[in-house]
Amino acid sequence: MSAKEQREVASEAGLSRQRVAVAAVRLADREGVDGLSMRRLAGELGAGAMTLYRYVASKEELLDAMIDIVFEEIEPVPDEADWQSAMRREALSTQQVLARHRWAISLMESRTTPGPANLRHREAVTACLRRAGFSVLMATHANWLLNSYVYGHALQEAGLPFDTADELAEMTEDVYLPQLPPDEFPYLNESAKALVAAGYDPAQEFEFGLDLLLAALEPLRDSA
Amino acid sequence: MSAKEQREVASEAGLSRQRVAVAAVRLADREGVDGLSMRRLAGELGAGAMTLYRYVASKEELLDAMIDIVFEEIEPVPDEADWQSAMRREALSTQQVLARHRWAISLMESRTTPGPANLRHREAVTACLRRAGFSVLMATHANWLLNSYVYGHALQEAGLPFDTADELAEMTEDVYLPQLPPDEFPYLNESAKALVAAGYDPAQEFEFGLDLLLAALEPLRDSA
DNA sequence: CACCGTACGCGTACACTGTACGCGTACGGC
DNA sequence: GCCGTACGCGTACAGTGTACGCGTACGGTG
Repeated sequence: MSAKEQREVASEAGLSRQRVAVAAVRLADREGVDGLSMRRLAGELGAGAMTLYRYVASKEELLDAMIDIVFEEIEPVPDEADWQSAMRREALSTQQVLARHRWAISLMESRTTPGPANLRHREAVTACLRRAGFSVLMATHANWLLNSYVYGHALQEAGLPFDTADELAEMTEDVYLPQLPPDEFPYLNESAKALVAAGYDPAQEFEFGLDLLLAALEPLRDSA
Repeated sequence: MSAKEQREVASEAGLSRQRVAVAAVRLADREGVDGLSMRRLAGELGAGAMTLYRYVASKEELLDAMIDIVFEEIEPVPDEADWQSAMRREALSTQQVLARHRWAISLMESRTTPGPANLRHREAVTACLRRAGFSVLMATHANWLLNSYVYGHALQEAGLPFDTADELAEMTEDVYLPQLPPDEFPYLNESAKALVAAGYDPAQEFEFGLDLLLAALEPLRDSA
């Protein structure tokens, strides 16, 4: 069997860098990034811990590979005539992917070298903006701004200790409000009560800010 | 000596929760959050590792305290008539603080319980927005949006492997461009070259997006 | 057939982590 | 004199990432 055929067999049955990274993503989804250790991951794969190092140079590199898998899950930028619709879909898809892998956002900071999926994604976004008439500089601004918003939203959402509007209401009543003396925090009290009464759900936040951003960027097309 | 006097002595000479947390912040600034271990921190304070646990229930709690120290460094929201100026200064101050403590942004995700400084800060921002005429819901939207932007910007900035425009130019020429085949990444090539030629510095990004956001929020005052 | 290089899997070991437990000491109050 | 309480810390344990090196299987070459 040639080396190449062996690779193919490996890709059917044995381990591979990709398979290791995919299993790592699944494990992190299930147990959080703190629960991801080389020994546990190896256990899930039915292998010894050191076996993983045949496919991944270090845990850092594994984390890089995991992030790139996450980027692969983002929907390709649609080829729509309207740049706002295209970027809107792209941002929503990114947001959903980051919500699905809540550990990912906390890793983005430390991973400084973008993987191939990340690069392809950036290329597609830049292409969309440039074709819509944004200058190089404006496209960079827009890209940075939209990424900041999407990542920052994911960061805030990941920090919330609840998932639904009901849990929010419950936590607000039972945990937050008792911590907030009304004379020291009048406005937070007002907000908390009003939002609970209105059935506020932070899941709605994303589209509000996104649409505001897209509308604000529109007049900057065709300007320097 | 009464227990209270003892506290005072402790606050002059010995350890305290605050002193431990401050030292932890300094250590994290110097060595990054990965370099922060209880033993190292104790060493810096001339104490044994377990001594720290007299002042901090766990490392998690220490991290919470560190985050709150970071929030304390943010300038109080100025009491200006113009809400945009006030929020602008506040956001800039936050951005600077997060840039000074690059480890902080990666911790925000996992810390779900806001500390007192965080709460005071939120109260002040909410007060500013409400007094400017934003409804409760709009103030919440605006706060969420601005926080998303500030945190997301910090996250992106923390991920950059360079600090100055010169380093960016150098890295782009030596590292990025060689990785980007022009036929696969035409737009990224175009951008990279144009930005280097123009002396692009991502430090400018923050104010661009911030002003765009503030302007876009302005018309939402006095609306539901 | 024998031989060898190479790929793969992994057992062991080391330095390091957070922290549970418990002991020793100093001191204020009874 | 005695005790409770606060404080400092040494030891120990389970768990981490990973360097090192051994065993084994197998394709290619003599």
